[in-house]
Amino acid sequence: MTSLNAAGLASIDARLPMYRRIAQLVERVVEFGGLGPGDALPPESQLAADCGVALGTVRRALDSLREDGVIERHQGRGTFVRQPDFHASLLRFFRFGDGVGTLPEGRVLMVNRELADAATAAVLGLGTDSEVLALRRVRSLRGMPVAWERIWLPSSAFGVLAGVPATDFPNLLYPWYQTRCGVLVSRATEELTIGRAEAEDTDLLGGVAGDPVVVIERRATTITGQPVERRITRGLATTFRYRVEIS
Amino acid sequence: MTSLNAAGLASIDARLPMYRRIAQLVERVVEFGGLGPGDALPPESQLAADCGVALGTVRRALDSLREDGVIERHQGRGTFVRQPDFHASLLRFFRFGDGVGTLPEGRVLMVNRELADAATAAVLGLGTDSEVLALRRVRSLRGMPVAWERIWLPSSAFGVLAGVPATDFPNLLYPWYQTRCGVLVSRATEELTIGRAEAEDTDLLGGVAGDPVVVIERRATTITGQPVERRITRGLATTFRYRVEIS
DNA sequence: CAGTGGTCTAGACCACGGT
DNA sequence: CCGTGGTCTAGACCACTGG
Repeated sequence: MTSLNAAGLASIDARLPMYRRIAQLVERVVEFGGLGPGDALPPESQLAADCGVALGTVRRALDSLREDGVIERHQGRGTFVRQPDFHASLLRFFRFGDGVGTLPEGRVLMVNRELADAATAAVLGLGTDSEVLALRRVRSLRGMPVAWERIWLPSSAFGVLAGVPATDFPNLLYPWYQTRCGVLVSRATEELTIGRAEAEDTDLLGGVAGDPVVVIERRATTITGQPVERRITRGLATTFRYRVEIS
Repeated sequence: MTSLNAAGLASIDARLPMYRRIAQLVERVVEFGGLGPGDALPPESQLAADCGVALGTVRRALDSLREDGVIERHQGRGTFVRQPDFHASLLRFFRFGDGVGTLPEGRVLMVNRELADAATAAVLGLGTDSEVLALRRVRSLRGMPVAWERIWLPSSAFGVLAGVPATDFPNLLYPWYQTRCGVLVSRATEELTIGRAEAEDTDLLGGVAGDPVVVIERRATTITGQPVERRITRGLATTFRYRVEIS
């Protein structure tokens, strides 16, 4: 059991600077369920006392966690574990009419047990012949389908979901993963490429075969990088506009 | 003349926290030429003394500047103004063979004086009937053209370049803008959409009409947000793969 | 070796939120 | 009003770089 005090700190690589160790300790407590999204952390002063360090050191640790999107801080109220909202997700850049920046709603069509193909097994860190849960899902903005996706989850952690009818899957999956399976998705990488529409795309999204299609592959992990989900989303390219600030 | 001491600080909004004021002071000194890319800042201790603040306050200002990509810090060596490398630019995600992550080389084909169209005038913050410099450029990876672009610059600052033959334009334009015209490009926003190849695209890049095309519009500014350049890049979608980390 | 940035301490006072 | 996080100070010692 990891706790937010000097005892918990002892289990972390002592070569790291103290502020890194404290940040990592908080991450572990979140990963292993000691604290969940929305929960308040102890006040800085108490953290400093419990860990036996100065206030400034705790503040530095918390500042770095805020930059990483792990916590939120509110002057006068406290520090809270953040509900990851994946605000940077490429999926926010599908648009329909003026619906820019809003996440398309999801509706699950199908859920199956399967043997993982090689690519999925590699992404999820599974051995060959491992079983996975495979979902198929349509995402819509104001009722118009803009994308569809395939999702793979390791059966080991998500087997419980195999018996759930597709219509009972909620719009937001990640909070549900946490309450149903105790798995907190905190980070992900997404990769965007461009392809052309095939029969499955036009069936679900409209358009004609050969139209440009945006393909987004997401690999989601826990806060410490443990793979949790593989997802491939395909949407019509005309509904996509992505913006980035650089320096 | 802005200088890195208490006198320079006096000209900045006193309602800001001191560490913000110091960061802004450094930005001004960079923008107005007091320091350029590669130049060393004074040591933290001297900055603290000159500005009449504690070392920790200076460190906090410099840390925030480093996060914004304005400076680099090297333990034991010093703090230096960073040469912006636009490592997050979408242009890095064109690939040919295994050339992932490398910036395509650029060769200018044409340079012209023109009247700014409405969109360009708006982006550059110019009045109607303003003159701009218009460039056309091909970008290649290992000799293979992967994209081409149109570039617009306000004649007011860049008029000098009108007389330069296209073949004399260097591969990297931004350092050249600085030495030739005294304009330092520090930030930009880029917007990605997807279109289909027209005659101009296939002439320069190959492929056939109707192929998916990546369209990137860049708006580049100085460190303080003054618009400097508008650029539209078009490349074949098959050579494009973009990756992002989210949380 | 001298000088730089990196880490850490132990305080102080201020701004804000909720009771 | 009290408790929270936000800003700032004035030191200390360490780790790294370069001559």
